[in-house]
Amino acid sequence: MKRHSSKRPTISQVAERAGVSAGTVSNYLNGTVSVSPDRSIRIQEAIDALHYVPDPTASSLRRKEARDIFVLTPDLNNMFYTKILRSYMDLAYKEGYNINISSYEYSRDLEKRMLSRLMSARKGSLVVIFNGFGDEDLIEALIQHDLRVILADRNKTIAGTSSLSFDNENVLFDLVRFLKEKGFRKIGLFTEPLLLENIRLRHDSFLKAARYYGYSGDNITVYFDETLVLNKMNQGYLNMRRILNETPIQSLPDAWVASSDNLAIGIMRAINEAGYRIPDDFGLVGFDNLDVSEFIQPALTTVNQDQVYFGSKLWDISRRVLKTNECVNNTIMQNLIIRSSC
Amino acid sequence: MKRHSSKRPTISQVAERAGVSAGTVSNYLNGTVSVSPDRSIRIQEAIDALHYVPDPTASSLRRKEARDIFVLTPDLNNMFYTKILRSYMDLAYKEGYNINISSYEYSRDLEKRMLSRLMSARKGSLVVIFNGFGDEDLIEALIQHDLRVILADRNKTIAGTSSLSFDNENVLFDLVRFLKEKGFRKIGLFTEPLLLENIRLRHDSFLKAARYYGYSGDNITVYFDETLVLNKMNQGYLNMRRILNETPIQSLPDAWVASSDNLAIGIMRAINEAGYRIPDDFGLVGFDNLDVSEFIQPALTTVNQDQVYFGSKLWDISRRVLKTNECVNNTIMQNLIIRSSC
DNA sequence: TTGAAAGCGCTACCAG
DNA sequence: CTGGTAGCGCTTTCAA
Repeated sequence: MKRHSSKRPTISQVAERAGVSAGTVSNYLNGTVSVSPDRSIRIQEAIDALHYVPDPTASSLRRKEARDIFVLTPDLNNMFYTKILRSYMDLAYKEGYNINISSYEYSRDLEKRMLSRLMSARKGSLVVIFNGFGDEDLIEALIQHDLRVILADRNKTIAGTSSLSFDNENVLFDLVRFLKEKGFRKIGLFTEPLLLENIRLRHDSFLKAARYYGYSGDNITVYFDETLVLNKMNQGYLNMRRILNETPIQSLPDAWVASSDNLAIGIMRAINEAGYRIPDDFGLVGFDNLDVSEFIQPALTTVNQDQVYFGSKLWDISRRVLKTNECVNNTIMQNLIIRSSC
Repeated sequence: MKRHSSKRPTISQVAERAGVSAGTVSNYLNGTVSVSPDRSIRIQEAIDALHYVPDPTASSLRRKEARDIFVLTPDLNNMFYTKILRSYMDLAYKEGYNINISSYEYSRDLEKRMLSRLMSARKGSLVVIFNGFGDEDLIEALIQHDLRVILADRNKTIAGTSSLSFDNENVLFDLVRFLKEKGFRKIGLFTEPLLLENIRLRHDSFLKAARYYGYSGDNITVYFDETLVLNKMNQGYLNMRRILNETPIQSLPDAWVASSDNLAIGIMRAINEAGYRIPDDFGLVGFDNLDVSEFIQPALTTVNQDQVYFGSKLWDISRRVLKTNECVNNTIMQNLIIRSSC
């Protein structure tokens, strides 16, 4: 295939054609200082004629700053993150920022490798890290390298970073109170391993709330397993199937709280296949309010996290951090959505 | 918050400290030509001492090429794309490429705006466009600007571009034959509007296959609506609910083929809520084989598109295009996965 | 308001 | 194998 290898025009070619200097073209383009009307016209003509488009690489090099944002998520294949990202990217693109997304698959090694690569980003670039764990040293190194860091959905602050996360305390009190009022005697938390701070916080708050509302001893169960990290739907299914096989039903909780909707969907299948009914035999509550959660049978009661709002709030913080270089820490409330599964 | 504003070290500072020239450091780093062992050691020591990290912007500017890949998808919030991207990005990152993802929300305007922005990308950069429509002029402009373009999941070739898509012809013959053998008398296609070439091809092949297997006249239905683009689950639900309300059941098909699993999930809810049963009253088949499709009740029969394979194949093509600048066009087969909904 | 010129940090060339 | 040097395309002084 032949290729019409048109050299890109440069700013000096535009300048030459317009009969002005490169600096003037630059001023015209960036509005740095005003340019006389007649020259402006000639410059614009030259730009059009040559189809000139500025080279952002050169400009970055010279300005010593770039409009780059790097986003790390644990799992791109999870609508929780993509919903946030969609609303975040919308806003960021509108203001001309570039976004690099990557996914570390809940692997600390992978995450660390990605963070290391970021050391070579231009100073002033913004790094948004969703969740993550065991990476404190690298985050500090990033800050040393003069990058700005925002911790998202993490419920943890590190000096020099900003943060935005969901409130994982109050909502668990709401949730447990709801279970109590519904008359469930034994409640269980079915959760991913407690590596992530927000998950750990959910766990701790669950226990606190359970005790607060009068549950104790055998009436509180916590189940977690290290497989419950990726492929949550399937792993939730497999784990719950095993639980149901191995445990007499009277020693199981009569309401389960799953730490994510994906887990809950897997759990639901296992319960159905074992011949039990939801919510009669087991109540079930999820976390995340995925689109699909309203569509499954029975529709899933869940904790709603407004991802669109999170995304826009995250962008607010990003702007502040980029412009003013200060640190901002914020929390967003969650609310319970009651459907048929509990 | 105070910030330890450590100026980034440059290659010449490393050179000075190691007592060599900048060129030698560059050679050492890039392996362009070999560097004597003693100098290598001194250079490495200097790099470590200064925590030197090369600046990719400067390097790009000088090399006149960048390792940038821009990916446009219609909807990031759809696992079909994220699954492909996960496998694609994995491979790309391993080889040191940067990936920029964006989503045009099935909007032609937005897509065009994004493509226009890409005109300013460095020449030689790769642009991967998923689906898309009405953008032929801009794609040609990109090629004029010396970018490389790959059309993904589109079943269309444009001169100067490469492409990778799923085979949307043979599989529809398999599918319709399956419906025929199952004894369905009237079959219907429930599809997004025919803006996208691959959707149109599915539609055309559906009709061809239907006739081939002896369906005709009233025994073939095609339903589409312009709302069936985003929020497919919910829109599929609303549209099918309306159909069931407005149409006597005996004039409806007894098997529906939905052009995506998300639509099928919405359809399923509408059918259930209307008091009908799947597959007894209606057979239902989807497209995409999403993770969740195996977990819903009844488990969804669907056309499997191997997204992981697509992603790796896409990366193969990307490399070839980047290295050799030739055009490659490929197609990947799909297969039917039979579960309980049909 | 303008043009000339000095770099941003790096790589590629050339002479030795 | 090495050092010196030119220059990628752009922005930003500085003098005029």
